[in-house]
Amino acid sequence: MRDEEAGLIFRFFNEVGIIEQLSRTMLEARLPHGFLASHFTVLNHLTRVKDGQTPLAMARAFQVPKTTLTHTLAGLEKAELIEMRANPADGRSKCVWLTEAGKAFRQDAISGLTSDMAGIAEQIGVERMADALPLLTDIRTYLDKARD
Amino acid sequence: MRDEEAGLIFRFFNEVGIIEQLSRTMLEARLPHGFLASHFTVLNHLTRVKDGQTPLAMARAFQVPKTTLTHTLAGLEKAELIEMRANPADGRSKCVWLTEAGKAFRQDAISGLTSDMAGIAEQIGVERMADALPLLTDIRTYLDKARD
DNA sequence: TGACATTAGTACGACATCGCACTATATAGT
DNA sequence: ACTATATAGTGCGATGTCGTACTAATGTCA
Repeated sequence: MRDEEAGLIFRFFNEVGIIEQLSRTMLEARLPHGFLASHFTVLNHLTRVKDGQTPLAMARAFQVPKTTLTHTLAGLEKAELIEMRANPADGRSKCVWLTEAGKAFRQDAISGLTSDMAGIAEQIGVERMADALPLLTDIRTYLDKARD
Repeated sequence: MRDEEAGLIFRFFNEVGIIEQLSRTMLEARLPHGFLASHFTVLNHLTRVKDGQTPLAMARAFQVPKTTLTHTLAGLEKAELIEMRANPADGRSKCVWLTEAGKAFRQDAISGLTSDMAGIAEQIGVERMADALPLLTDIRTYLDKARD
């Protein structure tokens, strides 16, 4: 493969890394003190996808080690934004449920982000991002499969 | 702004976050034990852009706190992949220079990554990534300016 | 020039991430 | 049913990240 192509792929992932950092900082600025993007991500996932998932299923969805998720969930449970219940279908496992406070927490965070989102929509254009989304999904899917 | 648009922007940054995680893991699998993506990123930047930059300039380029970079540079210096010298133009500051070992380290890492890159190029297509790169750069630039 | 504000880098502490090892439960093979 | 293997979750330790506070050097403005 040509150096030019390799360099382009490098720059692509480089930009992705910086955007991840900046967008995470932007999100965390809208969260109450002591909460991180990882907490929001869990609440958002439980809302968007479904309640009652197991920690391991979520760890796979986020591509993080399960020990990392244990820690994140402990923080959310302590703040009473989620509840951990036994999994009736598997004694080893647990299910994670949102509390009312957890739902409200997520909604508040999203409300606080609307001005940020509006700025992005105006300056970048939602359509351009929508056009690029399938590419990102393809790359994510490929990288996920490639890691054996 | 419509919920649909906000949701799309959310999904965009969500994919970016997961890709960052997966690509970092892929890179770190190709580095000698004990070295992280942050180390490679510094060596790569010094090679691609220029030697002799100050730590602060690099922290800004990567959008990380300067304390984080201090730690990363300490690791690289201990491994003798970089040299820190006084900045003749500013007594408070230092300049970071690659050593021969540092240049070789980077080249080895890149060599190890070629098969990964080839897989991406084949499965995703370099052209699609090239087409999306300007969008990523625009988003990165906007987020950088928006954080005041 | 002198007083004050600003900036580069670092020491330190708090905490998030993550690998390893362990327990409890479930599954497979006989 | 019994044994061996695999899986879900967690405790613990190591280390990376980053905020705060500090020192040294520079810039500013009267």
